[in-house]
Amino acid sequence: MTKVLVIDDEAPILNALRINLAARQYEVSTAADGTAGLAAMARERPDVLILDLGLPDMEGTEVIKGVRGWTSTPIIVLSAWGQEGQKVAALDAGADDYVTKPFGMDELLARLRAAVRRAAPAPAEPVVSTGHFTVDLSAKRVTSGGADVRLTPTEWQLLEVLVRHPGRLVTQRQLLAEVWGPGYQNEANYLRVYVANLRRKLEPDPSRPRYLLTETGMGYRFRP
Amino acid sequence: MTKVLVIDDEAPILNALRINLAARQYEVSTAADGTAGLAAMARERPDVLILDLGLPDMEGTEVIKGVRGWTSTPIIVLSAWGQEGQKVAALDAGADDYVTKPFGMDELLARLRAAVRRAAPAPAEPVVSTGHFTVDLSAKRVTSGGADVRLTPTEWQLLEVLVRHPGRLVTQRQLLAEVWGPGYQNEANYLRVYVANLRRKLEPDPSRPRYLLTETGMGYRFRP
DNA sequence: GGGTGGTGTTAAGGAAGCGTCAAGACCGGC
DNA sequence: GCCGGTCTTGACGCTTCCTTAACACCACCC
Repeated sequence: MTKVLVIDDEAPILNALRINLAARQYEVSTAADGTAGLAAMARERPDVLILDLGLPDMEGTEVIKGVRGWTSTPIIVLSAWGQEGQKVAALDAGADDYVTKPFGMDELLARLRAAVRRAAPAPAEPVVSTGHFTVDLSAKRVTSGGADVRLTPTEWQLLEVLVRHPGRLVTQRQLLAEVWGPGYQNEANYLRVYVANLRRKLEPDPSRPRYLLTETGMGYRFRP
Repeated sequence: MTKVLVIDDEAPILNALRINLAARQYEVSTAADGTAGLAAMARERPDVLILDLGLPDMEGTEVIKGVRGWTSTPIIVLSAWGQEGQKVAALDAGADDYVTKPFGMDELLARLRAAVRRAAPAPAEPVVSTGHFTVDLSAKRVTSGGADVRLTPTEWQLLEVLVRHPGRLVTQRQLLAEVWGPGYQNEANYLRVYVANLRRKLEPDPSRPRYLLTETGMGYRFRP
C-alpha cells in the first residue's frame, strides 16, 4: 500500500486530498505546517510527499531541502498560479513535479502515479553510449574510439549529472548545485568552462556540439 | 450520467436549460443565487457548473473563487452582452469558458461537452501531443515531425502555461503574470510577438492556427 | 466609407548569455 | 620546497534573446 504524506495548511484542500486518496487505497497522513511536516516525514517514511508551497512557518524550498538532505522520496509541489519564481525555486531545490492550484483531482492522481512509478526500481543502465563515446557510470570510465578519456573529477561529476538525465534539460542551477554545491548556484562561469572542457574531450567537433547541447538561458542537455 | 449544476436567477433561462439538458440525458440540479449555488456545489458534486454572472446576492467572481478553493470542476460562465470586464474577471478567477447571452442552445451544449470531455481523462503523463507536434513538459522538449524544435526561455514558458491548461481559455493577464511576472499585466504586445513566434515554430500553417488559438479580447487557447 | 480597437508581422538596437583563452591560486605527491 | 595537475577568476568577442516601435490587417460600428 502506497503511503502519502500531505503537508498543507488549508483545511479544505487537506480534506479533499485525504478523502480522494483514501478512496484510491492510498495510506494518507497529513501535516499543517513545515515543522510538523518534516517530523512526519521522518516518522512515517511515506513513499511520496505532496507539499503546498504556501506554508505559514517556513519557505517551501526550506522544507524540500530538509527532506532532500536524507532521502530521495518523490516530492510533488502545489503552488498557486502566478508564483513562477517559487515554482522554479522548488524544482531547483529538488522537487519532482508541480501542480498549479486549483487543480483537478484526476491530474494530481496521475502525477502521483507517475512519481511513484519513476521512483520505484530505476533500472538505471550503468553504461550509456553515443555514436562517438561511451560512458560507464558504474566504473566511472569514459572511452572514445576505443581509448580511455581522462577526465578531471569536476568534469566527471558534470558529465555524470547530464548523462543520468538523457534527453532532459538540466537547468544551470541544478547542475551547479549538484556539482559544486548549493552555494554556487549563480556561478554560471564554471559551467561554461567545464562544458567547454567536456566538449573538447568528447565531441567530434567541439565547436558544433552533437551530444552536449546548450539551451540558451535555461541549461544544458545530453542527447544520446 | 453527467451531472450539471445551473446557477441562475432568471426563471426562463433556468427552465430552458433544465428542459434541454434533461432531454440530452444530463442530470440537472439548479440554484437561484450564489449562496444556494455554493451549497449545492458541495452537496451535489456535479461534473460541470453553468454559472450566470448576474446573480442577486454576490459577484460571479466570488462564486468562482468559492468553488475553485477546493475543486477544479469545469465552470462555464453565462454573461450578458457587453459585460466584457466581467467575462475577463471570471476567466481570471478560474472559469474555463464562457457563453454570451443570448446564446444558442447548440453552442452551449457543445461547450458543455467539450468541458466535460477535457475534465474526464486527466493529463496522465507530462507529455502532450497534437497531430503536428509533441510537448514533453518534464524534459522541457518539443519535437515536430521527429526533429527537435528549439524554443527560447520565454517561448517555452508561454507554451508551458497554455499546454498545462489544454482546451481552456487562458486570459492575457494570466499569461503575462505567469510568464513575465505580475507587473507586466498590461504588456499585451509581448503576447502578440511570442504567440507569433510559437506559431511560426509549431503550427503547420502559422497564418491559420490550429492549436494556438486567439480569443479576441480575452486571451489564447491551446487546442490539443 | 472612414474611424477604431484589437491583432499579426517585421525589424533593429541593446541587453544578456555563451564560448574561448589565459593567467594565477590552490593542492596534492614527491 | 618543488612540480604537475586542477580549479578559479577575469576579460574579450560573438551569438542569441528580449524589448520596443512602427506598420499592415481585419472585423466591427457609426
